[in-house]
Amino acid sequence: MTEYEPNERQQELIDATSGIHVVDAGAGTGKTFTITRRYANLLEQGDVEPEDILLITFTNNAAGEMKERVVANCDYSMSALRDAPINTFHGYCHDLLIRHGFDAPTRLGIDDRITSSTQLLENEVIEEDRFREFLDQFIEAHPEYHDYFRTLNNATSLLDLIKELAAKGVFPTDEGWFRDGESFLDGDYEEFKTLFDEANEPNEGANGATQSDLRDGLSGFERDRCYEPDAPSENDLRDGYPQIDDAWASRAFDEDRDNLKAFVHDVYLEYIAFALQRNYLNFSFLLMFTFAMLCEDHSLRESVQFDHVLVDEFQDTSEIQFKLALLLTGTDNLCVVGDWKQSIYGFQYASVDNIRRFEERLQTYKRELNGDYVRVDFPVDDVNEISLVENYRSTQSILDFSEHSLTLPATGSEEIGPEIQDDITSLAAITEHDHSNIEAFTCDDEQEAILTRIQEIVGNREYAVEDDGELRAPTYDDVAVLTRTRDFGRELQACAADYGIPVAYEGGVELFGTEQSILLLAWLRILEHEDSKRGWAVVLEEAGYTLDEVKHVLENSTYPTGMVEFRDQLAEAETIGGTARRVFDRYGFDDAYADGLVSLLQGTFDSTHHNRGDIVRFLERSLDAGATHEVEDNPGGDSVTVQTIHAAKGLEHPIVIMANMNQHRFPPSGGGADRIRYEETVGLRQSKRYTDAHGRPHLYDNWRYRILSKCLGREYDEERRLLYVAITRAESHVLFSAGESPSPLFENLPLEPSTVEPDVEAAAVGGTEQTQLQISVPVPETPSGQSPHSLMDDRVFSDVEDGKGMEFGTRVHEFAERYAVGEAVEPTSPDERNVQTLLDSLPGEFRVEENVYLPLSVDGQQVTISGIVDLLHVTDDWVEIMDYKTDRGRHAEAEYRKQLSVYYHVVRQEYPDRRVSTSIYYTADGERVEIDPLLLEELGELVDVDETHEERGEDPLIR
DNA sequence: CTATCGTCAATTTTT
DNA sequence: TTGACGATAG
Repeated sequence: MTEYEPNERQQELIDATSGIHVVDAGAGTGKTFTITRRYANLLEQGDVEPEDILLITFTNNAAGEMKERVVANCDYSMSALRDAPINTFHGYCHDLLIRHGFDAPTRLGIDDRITSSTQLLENEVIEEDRFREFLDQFIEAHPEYHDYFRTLNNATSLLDLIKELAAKGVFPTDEGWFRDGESFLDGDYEEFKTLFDEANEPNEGANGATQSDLRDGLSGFERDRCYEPDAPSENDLRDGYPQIDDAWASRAFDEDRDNLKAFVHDVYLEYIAFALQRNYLNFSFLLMFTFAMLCEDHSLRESVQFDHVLVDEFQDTSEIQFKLALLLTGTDNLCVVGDWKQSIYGFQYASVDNIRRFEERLQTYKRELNGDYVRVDFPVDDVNEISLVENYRSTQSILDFSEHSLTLPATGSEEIGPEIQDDITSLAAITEHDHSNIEAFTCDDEQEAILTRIQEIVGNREYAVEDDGELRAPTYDDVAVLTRTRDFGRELQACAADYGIPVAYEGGVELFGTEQSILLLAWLRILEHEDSKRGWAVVLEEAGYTLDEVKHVLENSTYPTGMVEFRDQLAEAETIGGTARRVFDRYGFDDAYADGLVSLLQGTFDSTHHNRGDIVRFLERSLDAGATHEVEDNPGGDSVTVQTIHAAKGLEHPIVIMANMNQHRFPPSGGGADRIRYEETVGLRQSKRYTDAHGRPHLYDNWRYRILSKCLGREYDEERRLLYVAITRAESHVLFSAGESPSPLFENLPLEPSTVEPDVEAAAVGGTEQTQLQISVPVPETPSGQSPHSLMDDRVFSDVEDGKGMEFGTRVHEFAERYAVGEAVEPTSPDERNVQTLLDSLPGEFRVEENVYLPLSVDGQQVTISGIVDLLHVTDDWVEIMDYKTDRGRHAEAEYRKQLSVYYHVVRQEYPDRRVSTSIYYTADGERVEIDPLLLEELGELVDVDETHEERGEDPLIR
């Protein structure tokens, strides 16, 4: 947002220097601009200093940006604001605990202290490891809880439960639960009854009432299930029609959960103690301890309270954060800013009602907090609402259209109540243009369809974008493809790379699944000895050993000398960073993934206790958990952005393609299978119970839970908001795309989808296919006589190959082969057109994809080198060997020369009376380069068959 | 309209 | 392990 004069509503907020304000700041309404202006204005009030204003942001980045923009707007310098409380909740709580909170654990009755050396454990995977460790000893110590452990399917579901409870403000103490925490665990029957009645409401059929959703949902109540003996039969339960009997509401809700609560309590409390003992805190405990401290220490609370509190992105705050904000607010100068329509972090315990029902919650929380002592010492009944409605980003058509997304049914049967519509504050576009195309398209091959559409859009004035008020034709840079799930974006990126379409994936990458990480893990395992065979298997396979050979090497522990030498070198590296670097250097990895891994590992494992076993476990678990990590991998230049909707939040793009709106994908299917879970209205529940009812111990299904869960149903509101966020990223045009089976969200869009014929033009970017040249040496001791190995030095390809070009290269080769044998194929890329031109210009006959074998005698060993010739062009007196290369550069020519020399000698034997020549045909620019072949003896010298290889079955190499 | 079965695929990510 | 959906038979 450029620093223009504020509009009327913005000015109102800037001038509102006192009182309670809830700001509905819709997408693109200049929220940050207004907040920073307001902050600057507060400072101009004379008696207000930066330390009097708490400004809370969602991310650290946002905090930094706020500071910069405040500096630009007021007389304070960056250094003067360095210590100003402009921070995230976590950041601020961390500071507070360090300053005042060493004895905070005693507030929960825990006899331990936070110290200045207590670490914040940021990495989830490592925390899960610690939690497992904790749980193992907890199980040992608590045989009375064994039945609960038998119901768990994984340990981390308990950790998640703890974090969820912490986010809702439910903490354990040595004597029970902190303040009124226990009431949360019990749930709220009245609230539940409302949901029950709603689900049990009869539906309207053509002639009269039909059964309620609840009755319908409970059909098959007993199918594939085993309940305890007190469960009703399906006939009992569904006796009534069209509704089930009201009495089932309380019968299902009332359950003796004292033991369950005790179990969760003890795990929770002892885990907190365990963490303190191990000198760490997680993010949840940071807020928990701060809250407990501020609640109980009245003088401290009063001493740290602020005159002004300003919370940004309020739709992403959790309940504990709302309460923290109240405890930190000393006067009634509280301002929260956000947009409920963009609340998409529910899975991180954000509570959209914090902003949607702000006033209601404010009063409830004040009552709760003031139950035994006046903690919130200001009136909360005068709340001023300000709506920012002028949108500086999108056209009016897009803004109007975006509202549909919030009321689209997300399943075939879902119905949406009208109350959503009433909560929407419509936005007004500022731009004078309204040239938007809003389209939907489908195609069975969605990836290709999207790429086709992108090519149609780029350079097309029909899709003009606004630039400084003027319209111009779009470039790749203007297009963003947004997806609900990460995997689709990654696939699209790979697909685009095949066609050479410039695409930049932005956001978290599964760093631990990369080849880099897997090889590093393998070498670390080799160093660790414990799992060294698994490591060797990976390393050997990577080097081109066949499965049989790998088996042979592992059985006899006859590892190749070169590799053993490397292992010994590697063992000398002192830090994990150094180890990783050496591994990556060996394989020629010099990319963003390698860098990302090095910095992540260095940051996670300090060099002081560099324990390789820990690191191996960390890599294994991270791979397992599919952990992601942000990697700087922007190719730069003009390229399409691909990212998840979450990653796109807060950003804007001239053209947005909302992709992958398919069944099970958006909204995604499936949900938590956690056996012990917490739900707002019904409290703490377990879906299965381990008991010995029916005379035999078994994991029985909990019939009450089954009824309750049918009443809770699944919420799709957040999915709709995600779609809303995606649409409102767009400045000029929005397109929606789906594949074979579009989701209801797509089908219900008020648009007529078109069908796209995929027709992607390949851009002229080539890669290198792996050479086909192989060499085999009869090795007496290996079970299989044949052992194919790569002959050439792969490292020369590493900088051009990097996984992208291979498929493209294969495609060009395939085209060439089929065209040469006279099939009716059309070229689909400039490279293929060049091949066509070449073949058309050659007068002779073609032989394609010929296998050749060249027996050589080296050091008394019989060696056979084999390979595949792309093209033999045969005339009466001349045979030309042609090899297609899709590289753009020429740097690998020396390696190719070896390959072509092998072909040369084979072909010469076959055509002794004709002239034989060899050349490389570079398909990218159509250049034919003749190659002078090596002599047979020279080739022989390159093949290295010494005794070690013979014994150990290692690659013979051409050096 | 209702009952029942088989099939399909299963997130998002900051602190 | 779950829920949504389609097919199919009453």
